[in-house]
Amino acid sequence: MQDIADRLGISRGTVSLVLSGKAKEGRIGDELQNRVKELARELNYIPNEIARSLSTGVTKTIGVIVPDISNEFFGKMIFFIQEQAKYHGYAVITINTNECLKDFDEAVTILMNKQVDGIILVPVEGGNEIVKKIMSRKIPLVLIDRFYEDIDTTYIVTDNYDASSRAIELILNEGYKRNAVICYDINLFALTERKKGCIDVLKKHGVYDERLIKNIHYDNQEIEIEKAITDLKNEPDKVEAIFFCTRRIFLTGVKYMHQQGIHIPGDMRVICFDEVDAFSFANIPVTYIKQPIQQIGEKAIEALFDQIRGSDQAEHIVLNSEIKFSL
Amino acid sequence: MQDIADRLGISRGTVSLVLSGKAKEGRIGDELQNRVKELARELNYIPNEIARSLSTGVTKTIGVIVPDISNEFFGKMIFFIQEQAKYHGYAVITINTNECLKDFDEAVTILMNKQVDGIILVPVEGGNEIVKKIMSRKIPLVLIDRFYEDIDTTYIVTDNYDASSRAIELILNEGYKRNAVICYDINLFALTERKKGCIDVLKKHGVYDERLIKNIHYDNQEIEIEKAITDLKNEPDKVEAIFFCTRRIFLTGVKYMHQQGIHIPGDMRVICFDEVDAFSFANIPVTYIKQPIQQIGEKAIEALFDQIRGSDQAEHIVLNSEIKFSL
DNA sequence: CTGAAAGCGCTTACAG
DNA sequence: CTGAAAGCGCTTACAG
Repeated sequence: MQDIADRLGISRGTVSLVLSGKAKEGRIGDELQNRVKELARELNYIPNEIARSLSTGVTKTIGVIVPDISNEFFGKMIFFIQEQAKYHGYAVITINTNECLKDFDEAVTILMNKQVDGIILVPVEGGNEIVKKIMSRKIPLVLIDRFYEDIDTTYIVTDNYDASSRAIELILNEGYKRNAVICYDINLFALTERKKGCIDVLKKHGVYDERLIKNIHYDNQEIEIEKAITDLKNEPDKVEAIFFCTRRIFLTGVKYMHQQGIHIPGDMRVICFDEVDAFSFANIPVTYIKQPIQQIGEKAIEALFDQIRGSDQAEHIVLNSEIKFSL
Repeated sequence: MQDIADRLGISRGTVSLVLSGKAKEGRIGDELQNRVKELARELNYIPNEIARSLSTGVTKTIGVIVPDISNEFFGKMIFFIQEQAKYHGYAVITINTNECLKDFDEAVTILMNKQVDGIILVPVEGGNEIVKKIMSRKIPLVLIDRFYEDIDTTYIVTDNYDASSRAIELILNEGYKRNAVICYDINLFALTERKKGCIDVLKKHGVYDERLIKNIHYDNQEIEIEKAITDLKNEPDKVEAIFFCTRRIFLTGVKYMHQQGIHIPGDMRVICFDEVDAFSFANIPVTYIKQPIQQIGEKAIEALFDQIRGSDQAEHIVLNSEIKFSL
């Protein structure tokens, strides 16, 4: 920039005005503007956004924290978030938590140190204080997929309870009475709601059996899911259907069922919370719940920009999911 | 920082030394160090990395450019890249190109403006000049998945030609002679190598028929893939197997085959380049090529850090894939 | 062992 | 219409 100014015999300030598109405010002549732009191009001038950020206090960068970006569900969500962010001139830094509190804490610290203009995050169990820390800094914040009941943040979630209830209801109507639920043992809104939605409907129909509700530790999931399925298979009173609370549990579970020769749907009907890309090529019948992933991403960005623009209203958005059938 | 210095009656420089862990070099007393750290904690001091970056010229951020982060293959790769980067204290900004040159160019500009310390990217067709621009700035750079033959960059790829050859060879040995290939019409190393690997083996065995090689335009892929399959189905001389050059083509194709009642493997054997998470729950037999995704990600980071540390040797790394069977 | 000062590359009132 | 100057929050020789 100094270089350009020197060569043109003008001041750095003037160059800055032209290059940042504020030429009008500075009332700088068209001819001069062109000479500056021309020279900038010739010199392959690359503006240093770090310097600009330091000066303006704006980084044009947002942070996104998810459990695991390689998970199809979050991968797609981040794709939509990134495309929207790009459209608005923002870059996105993503960090994975692996559902681990320490990673979550570090992710938040990194993003705050980097002075991001806002954060979209999937909270981790027990991260309440960390989220409060962000809020105390007045950093624009949107929670997605889950939220903490004791903190009033903006959040975008789906109708977990209701969608699960409807799916189970459907299965019951098909005649499947003894239905099991396999879910993580994590105390987070989205998951507890799904479980609750199932249980309440089963109770309402008088077919609830608490032994058929299996809780899985995230860290040891493969083994525990397999054990759960073995247990269910060996139930004296035959289990007819399994509701898998997440796509990952579903994939692990069905893989194991194949290995064990448990036929779907002959031996067991299956329900999956979330869509799997590959339903399309598997020829097994699956009833599944399709969350509006694109909408979640876009609403999240929208709500975040509302805050970046100055709004301090906490918005609570609940989107509806669809129940679908794979065949 | 000024605040801390004032309260303790010392200079900003001293605080900086303590907080950035350079206390020893500055030979600052233990007791003073503790007081500084203590106060920083009390005040919830958050270092401004933007300021630090401007001063040091290092952002501790790397950029990653991929076609589409919601694609399982790139999603997993980025996961491993991010975990490694995190471990080394780096954050990562990811941007999608959607295989579009304009997006690719913009992505590179954004990353350069943000002064990232290095870039890992999946090149887009025709982006040669853009990559040269990065190199002329001496920004550490690693290409993954593909590379340009006319530019000497560091790259990490897999043995596309060889893996495809081996897979087709396997199928031929199983007795399937009339084999088709469906591939994108994109002139990029990874894809052309896959196609070439298939064709050369088919020729070697004297069963090559150019009408069975179908080229798909990326932008109109769904329709063209369906048309290709219809064409293959209607071949007078029965086609026995289809080699899908990417997982996305595979998913679209097999979905359509189901719709059309084409039975796998009764009517048609299928081969897929890349693994799909959900092979595990689909009970159709698929021969597939598994690229070492984690290794690609980790090698990429490693090669990038080599350059960040000053190396200017272009490394060319080719990793081996495995041929696997889904059942 | 510690402080004062310059500098990183921009932006933005302010004065003319 | 344009320039000189201060400032963003750090780091880092340098002097003492």
